[in-house]
Amino acid sequence: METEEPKKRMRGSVRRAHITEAALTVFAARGYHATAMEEIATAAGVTRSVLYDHFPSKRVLLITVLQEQNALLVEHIGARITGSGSPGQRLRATLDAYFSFAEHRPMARRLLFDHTDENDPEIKAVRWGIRETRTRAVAVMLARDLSRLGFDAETEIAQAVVELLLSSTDGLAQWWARHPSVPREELVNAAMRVLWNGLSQVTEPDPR
Amino acid sequence: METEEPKKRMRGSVRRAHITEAALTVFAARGYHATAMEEIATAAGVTRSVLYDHFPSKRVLLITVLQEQNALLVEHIGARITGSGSPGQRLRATLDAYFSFAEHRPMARRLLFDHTDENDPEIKAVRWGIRETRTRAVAVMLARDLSRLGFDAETEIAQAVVELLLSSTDGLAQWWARHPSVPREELVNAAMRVLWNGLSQVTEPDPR
DNA sequence: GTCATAACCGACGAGGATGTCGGTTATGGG
DNA sequence: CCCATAACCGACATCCTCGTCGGTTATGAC
Repeated sequence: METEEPKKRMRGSVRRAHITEAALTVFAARGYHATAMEEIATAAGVTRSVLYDHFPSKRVLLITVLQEQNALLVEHIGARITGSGSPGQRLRATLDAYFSFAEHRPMARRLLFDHTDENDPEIKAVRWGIRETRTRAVAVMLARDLSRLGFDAETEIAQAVVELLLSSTDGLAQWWARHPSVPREELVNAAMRVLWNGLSQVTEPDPR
Repeated sequence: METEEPKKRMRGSVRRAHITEAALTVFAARGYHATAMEEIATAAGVTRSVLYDHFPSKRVLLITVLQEQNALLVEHIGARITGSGSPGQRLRATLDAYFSFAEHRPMARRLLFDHTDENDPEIKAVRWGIRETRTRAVAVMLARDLSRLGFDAETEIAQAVVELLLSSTDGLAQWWARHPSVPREELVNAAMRVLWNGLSQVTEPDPR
């Protein structure tokens, strides 16, 4: 169901790209343990052996895809947040950037953030590194606002607040994947109204 | 490492309870596909065959544990939220109840909400049912506040907001599991300050 | 005490997955 | 045209896990 170029032999790097692409979708759909290398192979239009010509094991294949897609995410986000503007504007821009990524690469989002099942220590380490950089980036972005709220940016509880923001955003993206008809802007607005203004607020426009 | 009663033979129902207890911890720790029945068996101080004397398959063992623990959760939450009081008080009480559950039964929380890997349709259905009842309950609880914010309780976007609340709470609980030294009340306070008051809240409007 | 019940176990069969190895054939440079 | 390289494949060996089956022995009722 992938590239239908009939039986042509590909250059190594190209084949590699096809394999990682296939691995992304299958891993995202089934999870690590439940996916067989066979599935990835057929999805890439190739035999299982070929996977082992390019990657030494299932584990490093996953890790490769993970880091690859995370790099794309970082690039995607970085390309569309300015770093300037009011705190509210920056938060809004970041939310929009993340949802935009979720919209354009739904499988990548799933693979990166939906699963928690892998028990392999090496994989766990990679995942943890990715999460760590995310929380740090957000903590830096919101340092001023957090301290204004009484959370010293270095305390544990400030970290918790960052975690709250990240998980809520992920959760929203997850929900969006099941209700794709909602336009992105509406989603951003909803998130801003809760996270920025709070549930107690009577309808009051948010920073635009 | 479980019951050290030396080699005594147990009554069926008791053994069943021990097995589901063991299954809870192992499933929560490793995930569904990665756990072998052997691990559960030894954790329950018994041989694999005994599991099959009590449960027809690995799948229904998981489902049983899932529903069992969910029932406990519902009971736990229901026992300590009143339904009366101001919306803010109700939200606070619910958050506190959920974190209390996470504190007393960390494995149950993990099993119920951390994993997304199972591909089995039957398991998925059970999970979805659990999630569904949760979101519905929260939607009812916050219906008034949501409409005050401009979210009609029946619209899709209101559902999204509920999802945001749930995932943020789960995320916070997950973080708490990694930082257990923080007292529960502080966690509740942090969650309330963000979700109820919003990040924009200032004691004094920013002069600049 | 004795005896039926039921809790428990060891071993087996079948299926499926990972990773390896040697062979085959397209491809592109000389 | 020729040939070395490398892309590709089929088959195998090994390991692991689920679920089954027949047998053994503790336990509680009588």
